[in-house]
Amino acid sequence: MRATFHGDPAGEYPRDPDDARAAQRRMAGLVREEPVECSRASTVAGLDVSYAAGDTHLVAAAVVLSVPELGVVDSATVVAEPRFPYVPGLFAFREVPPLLEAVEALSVTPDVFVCDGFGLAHPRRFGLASHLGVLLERRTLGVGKSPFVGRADPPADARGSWSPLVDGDEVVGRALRTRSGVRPVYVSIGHRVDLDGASDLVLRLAPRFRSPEPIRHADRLSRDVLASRPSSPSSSA
DNA sequence: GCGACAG
DNA sequence: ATCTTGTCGC
Repeated sequence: MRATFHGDPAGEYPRDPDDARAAQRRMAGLVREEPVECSRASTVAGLDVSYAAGDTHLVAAAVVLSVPELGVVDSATVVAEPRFPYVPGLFAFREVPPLLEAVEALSVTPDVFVCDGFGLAHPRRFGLASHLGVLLERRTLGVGKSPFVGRADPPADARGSWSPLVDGDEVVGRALRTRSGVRPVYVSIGHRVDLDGASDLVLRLAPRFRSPEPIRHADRLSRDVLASRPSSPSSSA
């Protein structure tokens, strides 16, 4: 599929943290929430990035799965060099460029993109999932493994139980139990989805393990490619 | 000012 | 995220 933007539609790619935060404040207003039936998605893409020690290079992966079969129907990987350092809250500026390239390399356009990180559950309400959603103008949601902003009471032990993730006076996401007896994952809206639909989809995508299958596939693929290419950045499908 | 801080 | 073996437990 084809992406329309490669960076902040309002200007140059951020050169430092202050620029990046300003860009997030501008773009945050572009996020939309839509009350859709995410669970009716027939194809979902999982996105993830793996890094080489020393930050010499990275591998971004996009894997498309059919729903509800959860079979792999397409995938793409991109090897590149980090353009931005890791700074909590500015995570997207590290991963968005290579992820957009990986998404463009797909031959299938998925109905929803599942990102490894957050969307609205972010200091400026513009985490990775929202950032990608706005640039691609596609439905996205974020699934984090540890809370970033806000706090949530532990959900009941049964799979499917959840509790709201609250930051100040806002509900920015929810802690969702995808497996009983295992720590919950944190779901938040990326773009053009609603929290109920996003949570419902995540539960369908994680029938057995804590993390959604699309993300597990993207994680494994990016890790495998990283291991097979010890150095020299380039791209491949 | 201090601590915390997605991957 | 990554550096890293075995080990305890279901």
